Amino acid sequence: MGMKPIEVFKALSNESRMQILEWLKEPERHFTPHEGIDMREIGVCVSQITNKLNMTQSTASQYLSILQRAGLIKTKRIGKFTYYQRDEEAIRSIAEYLMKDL
Amino acid sequence: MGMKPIEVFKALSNESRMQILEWLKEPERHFTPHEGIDMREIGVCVSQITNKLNMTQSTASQYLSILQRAGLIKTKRIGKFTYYQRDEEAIRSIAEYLMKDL
DNA sequence: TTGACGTATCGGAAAATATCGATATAATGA
DNA sequence: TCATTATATCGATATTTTCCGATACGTCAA
Repeated sequence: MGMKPIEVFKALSNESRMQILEWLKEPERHFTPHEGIDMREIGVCVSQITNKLNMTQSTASQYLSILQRAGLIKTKRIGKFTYYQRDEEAIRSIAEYLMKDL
Repeated sequence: MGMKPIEVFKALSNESRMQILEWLKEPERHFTPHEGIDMREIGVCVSQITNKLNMTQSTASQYLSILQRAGLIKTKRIGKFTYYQRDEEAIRSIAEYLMKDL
């Protein structure tokens, strides 16, 4: 894992952020398609997440940024939209750390 | 395993608590024996941890209690001493669960 | 008993986090 | 260019966490 474990644990210490991570596991199950984007390939944009989250856009954006800094999700900007998706590889290596080092 | 993942993550979101968990992995490496107790079998008592932690006894005791509620360590009272040790089985099953869930 | 010691818990101050509304920035299209 | 839309960031406040000192609780030995 390339980042500090503590930061990962902090990112995961919040119901809403866990929720987001959960939703992003199966995006097509939790979000309606957007601009013909393949959610599984590209990700889900901030406003879609904001809608489901029942919190402000400001909060959603900040949470996504925290998850990203922890290395759990990655981002792709297309036009005026920012798409977020899980970084499965990073998540796997974090889980590995949990198994080995914890 | 009956604990909430969030509570585990919260317990792990603190340097000192991570430190304690780390020390308890190899107690004989980090603590001097105490009252002829087998640290690997029985555990390490609160004052030993307090000493290394550079924090008050109050804080050490609280942190141990948080780790215990998260299911990461277990406790054994012998006389006036309380010994704490890692609950390796629980930790393994927590790590497994988190690995699947994450 | 009482006293001393190890630990747990209570109450609070300070630091960190959660979360908002307002605003800044960036991209688009008219 | 300007107006609109999506996102990011700033500043503020409410809530939670950190960590302490004081004190209560439990156990042992005299």
